[in-house]
Amino acid sequence: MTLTERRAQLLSLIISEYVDTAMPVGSDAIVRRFELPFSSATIRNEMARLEEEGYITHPHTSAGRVPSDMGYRYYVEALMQERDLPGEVKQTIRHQFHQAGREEDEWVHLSAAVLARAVENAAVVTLPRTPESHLKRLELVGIQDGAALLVLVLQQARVKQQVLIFPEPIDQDHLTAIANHLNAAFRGHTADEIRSSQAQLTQMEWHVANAIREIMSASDRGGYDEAYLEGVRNVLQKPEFGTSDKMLNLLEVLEQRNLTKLIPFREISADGVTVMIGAENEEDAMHDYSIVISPYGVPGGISGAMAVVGPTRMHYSQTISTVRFIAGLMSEMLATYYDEDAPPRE
Amino acid sequence: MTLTERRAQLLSLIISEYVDTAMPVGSDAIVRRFELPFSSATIRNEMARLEEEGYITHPHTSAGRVPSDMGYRYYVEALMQERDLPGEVKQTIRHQFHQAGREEDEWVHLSAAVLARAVENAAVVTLPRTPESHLKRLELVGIQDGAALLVLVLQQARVKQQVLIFPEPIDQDHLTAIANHLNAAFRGHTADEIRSSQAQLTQMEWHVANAIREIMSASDRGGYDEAYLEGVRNVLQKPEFGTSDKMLNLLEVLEQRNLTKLIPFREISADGVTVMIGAENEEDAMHDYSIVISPYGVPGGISGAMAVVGPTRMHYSQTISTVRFIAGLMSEMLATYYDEDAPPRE
DNA sequence: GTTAGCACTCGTGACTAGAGAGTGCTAATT
DNA sequence: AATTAGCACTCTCTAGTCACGAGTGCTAAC
Repeated sequence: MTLTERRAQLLSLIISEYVDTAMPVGSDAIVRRFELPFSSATIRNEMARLEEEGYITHPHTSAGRVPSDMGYRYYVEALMQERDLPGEVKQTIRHQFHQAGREEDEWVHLSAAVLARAVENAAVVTLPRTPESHLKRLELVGIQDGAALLVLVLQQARVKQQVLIFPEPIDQDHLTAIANHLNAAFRGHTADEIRSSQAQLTQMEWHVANAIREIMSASDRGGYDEAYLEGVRNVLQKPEFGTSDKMLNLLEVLEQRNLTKLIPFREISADGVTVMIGAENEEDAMHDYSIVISPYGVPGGISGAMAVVGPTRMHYSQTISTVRFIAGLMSEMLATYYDEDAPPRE
Repeated sequence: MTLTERRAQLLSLIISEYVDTAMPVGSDAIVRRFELPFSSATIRNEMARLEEEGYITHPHTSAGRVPSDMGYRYYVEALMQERDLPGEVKQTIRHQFHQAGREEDEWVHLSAAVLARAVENAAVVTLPRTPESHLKRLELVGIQDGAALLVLVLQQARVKQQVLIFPEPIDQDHLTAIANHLNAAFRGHTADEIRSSQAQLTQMEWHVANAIREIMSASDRGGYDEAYLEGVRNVLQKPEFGTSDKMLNLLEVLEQRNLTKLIPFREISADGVTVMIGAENEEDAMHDYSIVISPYGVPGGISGAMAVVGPTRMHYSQTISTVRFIAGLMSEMLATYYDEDAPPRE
């Protein structure tokens, strides 16, 4: 079903007004505010139709109108025009990004903070994951008798570490020998390949290889599970959280950090921005919130996702542009540093 | 000035009652609650004296009494008896700890979460720092032409990484040669020693050495600056945050993450638990909160600090015991894995 | 199709009165 | 001298009332 031109216009005005003020908008208010060439009575009639069709609702009889999820959806699909971000905003964001160091975690954390600030809502950014881990190099460094630090370098500059305990004392020369042998045997291999490898290994080497396999599997399984959340306070400041129990509700939902349950990072389209409005979210706890998600990363290679979370009453157009822009920036940065060819096999 | 036996008892009761109920305690209420062998009038007289001396105050004329910072201080110093934690609580905490992986960050994060849960307040745990970084080993792994991943292993199983960009393409053999040379030259050295080293370095090697020095210096400077904060919601749930603006205040203070400004990690006594009550805190923003801090780690070696933050109305005795216990656990774990001798120099 | 007019509905904020909890003081009791 | 009973007083909190205003829906006229 499509709306008449005028009703579409009206819906657009209602949304824009409501997004700004957070108060139900009345027929009179909107006529005065936008100097419409109709009387409030006409608008009332049109509003009644819009409500009938489900685009807006009524908190109670004598209150103004509030957009419904369906109203927002129609707005996002058909009415809203996505404008490019103003140059100075882009410039500011770029500038903030340049404060990042060179560690991947830092980028991700920073991008969440920058995104949250830019859209004045909460932002979640997952660590990027690679399709499948390949071992580039490993290193064993003795810590004390019977303990060593295992350092793995995976492709695309991922570093993993773990302390290993050996059943008996072992010196650095022995450790180095093990590392050399395993480097030769497993270079460029995946966790699966290490498991099914036919290489001849000593007891000690087998112990290490086992640890390697586990770390790599965990890394492959993990991926999206780690994420940075920033800007919760932005959301909490919004007028919809007048009472403190509502604030606690949201905190409860978010603090358990099951972010990846709340936000369907996996189900988003491969590129472009996806918007989930209110009850469109799978999770009940998110029914009063909207989520704007975008993947980022290198096509076919390392990739992650970022999302903005806020009340359904949000500036969709601006939020979408900002997410798109920052996801683009992150992709660029990843590409610059990690643009590897297929994993080496020699 | 020391209190009469009875007034001390009374103060103790007032505090225990107020800590439980969060409501100003009146003379009548306390007589009934604890079945005191005096009338409420007597208690009123004693309360008046306690107030004169500054141990308790009055929110308004016709309200009950509330402990002042000074009252809590006296309680902590003289009245409170620190009991050992019940065995089953210790067991629970130990159990939670065993879920940790072997990465240091993970331990620290987990300990903050466990502590926060145990004391039902917010907890902050800093990453442990070592007195001064010594290089154990470095590794250079090529990522693409002109870029390599530099991995540093410092003493006590600290691993640092950074992507290095070279002005010209460079192959893995060359990288390995550089790494070997620098390993030989700098093994066991500190940042300062690397700076003033007389070793003969090529242009490329110098480039890498420079990066190493910077990473190590940053690590030495850093230390306490990184910390995990957990359990903010515990604090926010307390009845003193009835209005949402108070919640926002606290969030504002905490979210800027200048935790190390708010919490004087550096000024605490070398061992044992320190308590800062209300206005005793340097930071104005912390004047309504108390902080219970303890260092953890290996004497003279790797060490960090952990703190509990909550309203001045807190269970001091239980909180202190818990902090002491968890700091002890962390110290044990660090000792087990990182009990190295003096840094190697060969 | 549009508009003016009007009765009706609710939420909001201001005000008030009364209950309840607590204090501080005084005078009587132990 | 310490304790207690009694009492007037203070202050907060809650529920109730009321008027206001923003908004609606409907009808009849333009």
